[in-house]
Amino acid sequence: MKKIGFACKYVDSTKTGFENVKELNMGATTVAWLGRQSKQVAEKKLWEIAMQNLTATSNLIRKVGTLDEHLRMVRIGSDVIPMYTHDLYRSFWQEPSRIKIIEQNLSKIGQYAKDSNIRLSFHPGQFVCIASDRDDVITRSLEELEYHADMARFMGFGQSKLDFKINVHVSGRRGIAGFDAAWQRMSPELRNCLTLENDEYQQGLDELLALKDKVGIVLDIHHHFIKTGEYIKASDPRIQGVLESWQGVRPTFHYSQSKSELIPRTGMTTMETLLESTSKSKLRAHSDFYTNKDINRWALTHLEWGNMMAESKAKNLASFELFDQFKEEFM
DNA sequence: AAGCGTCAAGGCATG
DNA sequence: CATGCCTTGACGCTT
Repeated sequence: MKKIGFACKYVDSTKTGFENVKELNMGATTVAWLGRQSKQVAEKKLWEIAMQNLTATSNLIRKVGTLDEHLRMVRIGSDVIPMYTHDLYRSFWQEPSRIKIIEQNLSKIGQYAKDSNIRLSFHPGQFVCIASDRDDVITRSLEELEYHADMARFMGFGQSKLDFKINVHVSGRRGIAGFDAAWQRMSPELRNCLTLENDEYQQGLDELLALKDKVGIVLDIHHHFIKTGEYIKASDPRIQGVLESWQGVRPTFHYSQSKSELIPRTGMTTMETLLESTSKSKLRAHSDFYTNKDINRWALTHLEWGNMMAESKAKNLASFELFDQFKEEFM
C-alpha cells in the first residue's frame, strides 16, 4: 500500500493560514517552570500533561484511522511523556504504578494502529547525537532513544524488524564508526526500530549505505538534493541498497520542499541556478505547502518503492494536497 | 487577546 | 562570534 504521511501535528485551515486542532495535539512544559513550583505542583503538572498527551495521541491516531488508507501514516511527537529521561524527573516516571497507566494507554493506541493499518514512527530531536565526540552526550542520546523504544514497546512494537520506526541522523564528529560503537549498547527493541536518515552536510546516502545490514535507511530526497544537487531517481541503483536495509518491510522516505519564495513556481531548477539567488542553508528550511508541482511529480515517483513522509509546516493539509496530485496524475 | 521572553539537550554551516 | 537550521514553536507571564 502506497502511503503519504505527515508529522506530529494535525491542523485546520483558517483565513490567515492554519492552526492546531486542540484535541489532537500535545501540550508541553519546561524544566525551568517546573523548577519554580513546589514538588507537588510540578509532579501534578507533569502527570496532567502526560495524560493529556496520551489522550491527544489516541485522538490523533483515531483521526488518521478515518482517512483514506493511503494517508494512514503519521509521526508521533516526542513529548508524549515530558522529561522522561531528565535527571530530576526520571524516578518520578519510573514509578511502576505510573508506568502501568502509561503502558495501558499506549497499548490501546498501538492495537488500534495495527488494526487500522496505520504506519507509526518517532523522530527524536536534534539533541540525539549518537556519534558525538563527547561520551556524556552519547550516553544521554542513548537514554533518549531508549525512551522512544519504551514508548514503542508499550504500544506493542519493536518485536520484529521495523514494525515501528524511530528515525534519527547519525550526527556527531565520530561519524559512522561512532554509530557502530553506540549500536553495541542498544536494546533489541531499539535495534528493531532504529532508522538512519541522510543529512545535508555530513552523512549522506552514500555514507549511510555502509550500515544497511544493521539499520533501515531513510532517504530524505530533499536533503539529498541539498547535499549533492541531484534529483535522485526512483530507478537509481542506490535505492536497491535502501530496500535491502529495510529487510522486506516497505521503506519510508522523506520529502520536503524549500520555502516557496526561494524556488520557481514550476520546473526543476538546478542547484547551480538556485545558488545564484540564495544559499544552501536557506534552501534547507521547509515550506508550508508543496507549491511546485513539477518537483512534486518527481517526488511522487518514489512511491513506487516506498512510503512518503511529508515534512512541511502545513502538516496534514500539505500531505492531503500531495495525495490529490498523486490521484490526478498517477492513479 | 496579543506580545514577549524563555525553553533540557548538539552539531553544523554560514556570515 | 552570532545566528539559523533541524523532530515542533509552544508555554507562561504580563499587559
